[in-house]
Amino acid sequence: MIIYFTAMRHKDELKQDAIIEAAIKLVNEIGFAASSVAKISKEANVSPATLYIYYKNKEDLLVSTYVNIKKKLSDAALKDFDSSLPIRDILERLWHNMFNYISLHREYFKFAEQFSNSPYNELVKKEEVEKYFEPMVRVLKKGIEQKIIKDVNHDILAAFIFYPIMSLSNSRLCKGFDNNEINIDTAFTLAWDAIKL
Amino acid sequence: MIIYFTAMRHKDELKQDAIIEAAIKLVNEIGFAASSVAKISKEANVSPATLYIYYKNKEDLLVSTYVNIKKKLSDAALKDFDSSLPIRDILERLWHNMFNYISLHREYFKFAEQFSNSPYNELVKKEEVEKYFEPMVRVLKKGIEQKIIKDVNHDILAAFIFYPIMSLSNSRLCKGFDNNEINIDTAFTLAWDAIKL
Amino acid sequence: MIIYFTAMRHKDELKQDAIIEAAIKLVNEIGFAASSVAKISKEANVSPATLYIYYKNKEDLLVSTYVNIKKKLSDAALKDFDSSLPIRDILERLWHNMFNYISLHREYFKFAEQFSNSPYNELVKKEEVEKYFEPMVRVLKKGIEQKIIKDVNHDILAAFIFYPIMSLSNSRLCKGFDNNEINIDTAFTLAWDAIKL
Amino acid sequence: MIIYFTAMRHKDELKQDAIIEAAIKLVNEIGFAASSVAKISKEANVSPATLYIYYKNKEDLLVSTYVNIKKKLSDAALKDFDSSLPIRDILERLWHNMFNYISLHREYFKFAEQFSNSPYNELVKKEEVEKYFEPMVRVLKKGIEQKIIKDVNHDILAAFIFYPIMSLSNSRLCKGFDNNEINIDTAFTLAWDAIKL
DNA sequence: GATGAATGAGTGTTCATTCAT
DNA sequence: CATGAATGAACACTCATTCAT
Repeated sequence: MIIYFTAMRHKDELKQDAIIEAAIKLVNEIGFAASSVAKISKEANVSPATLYIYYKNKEDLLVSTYVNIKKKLSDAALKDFDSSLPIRDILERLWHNMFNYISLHREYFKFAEQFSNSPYNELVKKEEVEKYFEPMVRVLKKGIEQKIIKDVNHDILAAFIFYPIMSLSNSRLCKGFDNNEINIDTAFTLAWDAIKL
Repeated sequence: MIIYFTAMRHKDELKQDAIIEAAIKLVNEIGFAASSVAKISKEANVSPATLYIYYKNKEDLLVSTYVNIKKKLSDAALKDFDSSLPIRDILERLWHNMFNYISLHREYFKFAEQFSNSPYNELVKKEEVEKYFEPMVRVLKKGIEQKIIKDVNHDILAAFIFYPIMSLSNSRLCKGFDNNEINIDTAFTLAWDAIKL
Repeated sequence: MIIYFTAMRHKDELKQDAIIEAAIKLVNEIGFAASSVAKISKEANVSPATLYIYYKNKEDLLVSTYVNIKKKLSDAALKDFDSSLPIRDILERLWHNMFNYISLHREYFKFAEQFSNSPYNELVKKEEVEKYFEPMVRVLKKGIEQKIIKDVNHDILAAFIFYPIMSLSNSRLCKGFDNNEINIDTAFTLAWDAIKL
Repeated sequence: MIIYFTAMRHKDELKQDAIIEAAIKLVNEIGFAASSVAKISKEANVSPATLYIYYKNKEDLLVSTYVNIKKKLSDAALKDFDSSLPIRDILERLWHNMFNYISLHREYFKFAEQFSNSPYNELVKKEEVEKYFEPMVRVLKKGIEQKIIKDVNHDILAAFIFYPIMSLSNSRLCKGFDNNEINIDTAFTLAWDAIKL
């Protein structure tokens, strides 16, 4: 039987968090290639060796960080999820939640973008991430059944209802897009027009 | 036409091409971070030193390759560009051209995705790339003036008329999307519904 | 005394010494230009990476080594320094001490000669080296005040009382000079005749 | 039979000179180690390959340059050499000639200092250089025979009559020494006092 | 658990030299 | 004679990881 003293557990998690935050910060600032274990551990104020207590290796750290971010994003998106609302309202709420979360955590999102466009992405167990977004998929399916949403391939729907969020949130791509409520509303209108029957 | 007045060996375009292709191939297979100069030059069957005859450094090689790809993509998109056609037809043709080009040159596109999500992207002179896509921007503007297209921020329009192409072409993201004519047509319908008034 | 509060491996002074000795040996044998980090670390039986634990970079290693040698030389020269002796005796003792030290540590001296004639020399903080030789400067000044030594520019005096030691000790230059007591005495007579009033 | 048209010969020598001057300049500015063939040839405005027409290899270039400089220095020193003058006057004239030449050609001298303190120096055929300084040696010998100069080892005499010139001319060592006629005269007095009987 | 020392293998880049023209 | 292209080997330096403490 293992007994954790609160203080110890606390300390551990602080360190683990520090490492993750350091990784995200560095990847965003200097990129994947340049973010070495030495630099990450220095940024987190721990020894390189310490990093290997919490993660099997560098790959493990990066993949964990990514999954972590994805989970947080889905949590935020599904906050106040209410399947009894009209489909459009559900999606609008999701849309706003995601925008809010992303704009509050740009650095998480930038990391995820880099990660998901690198071969590291192949190392993520797909189901583990997809399960977080399961409820959204179900909404779309219901919409199709109710003849409210176009009956087209799921990826196509996603490309118009979720992916534009990424695109618009990406400051690299959209320097001219001001991330305010009105613009976000406007954008949702387009998204809805795209998928609605 | 190049005229050499003095005797010397000429730069070998085959070699330069081999280096670019090697870079693209490797970045796609093992990722940006792992694509070292040594590996790229080995893949291209040249000495690492040779690479530095054609490019100032690694960064220069990668940026050049990216700009090159972007140019080719815009050339392909604007093939048969005819501003006298109806707006919808112009965009539909652009849409198909881009899909065709991307599906024929997945490697180019995958490279570009990785590149544009890495810090290397900041090194690209934005105007140099944007000028290629100038004609498309003008079409959208005309559509707005003619009250055919919604009068919203340009970035929002782009997020629904261009960015979904990227998303749908990205096999990492859309494993379930079959890149055939029918699907592409369907997707365009959604895009058009999104932006049309 | 160093107290370590946390568990860790200590820096190994033996290793640091081995690196310095290897650098000196190699610079003497194959010259500054050819003494690469790889060769130095191999000679010292450590990994090239280890060298960078002890020194910021190659330059740091070489400069540190040089300053180190200069310090040792001045320590040796000033051994038994007694300002109450007659000026001539003080200088004679300095002269002998330096000759003795140099002839016992030819490698150090040869390294210093190469170093001080290379652009690396500009990287040495001048005061750091000059402070070691401060007492000798004071002796010359006192000699001038007492009308025992010619009242001429300090550099000129140094060129006759210190620099000939370098010249005579340099086996490259003086293959015919046997470094024995009689010769050293003789040489000092000339030095003294040069500077005395 | 080979016929050289004047123009051709001229051109050759210009190039050869340009290479030597470039080598000297670069060695002085960035040091022996950093002076690569590529940089030297670029500085001389020729192709790296051209350098190998005039010199067997890099070593050959550097050694030739050094011997060249030494020859020029001895030519300058022995200008107006008149063995019928009193010994002191001969040496004084030599002394002034050398100082003048060195102060007019600091860069040659700096190169020579670096070179002679590097292992490259071993590659110089000693006789080739020493023969240039033969007349000076003969003067010293005559002085000893005539009981004007101390009868001590030749290297010791050289260390006081020639080497101080190097020391005083070396701006790295003697920042406080102003290279004017009065100072040079003063310095010669010390040199003469050192060696005279 | 946590550390800084230690490292072989690798990084991007430049080297001295040769080659075809 | 003169060139710029071409290169394997070397350069200074950093990497991800392991080790003893």
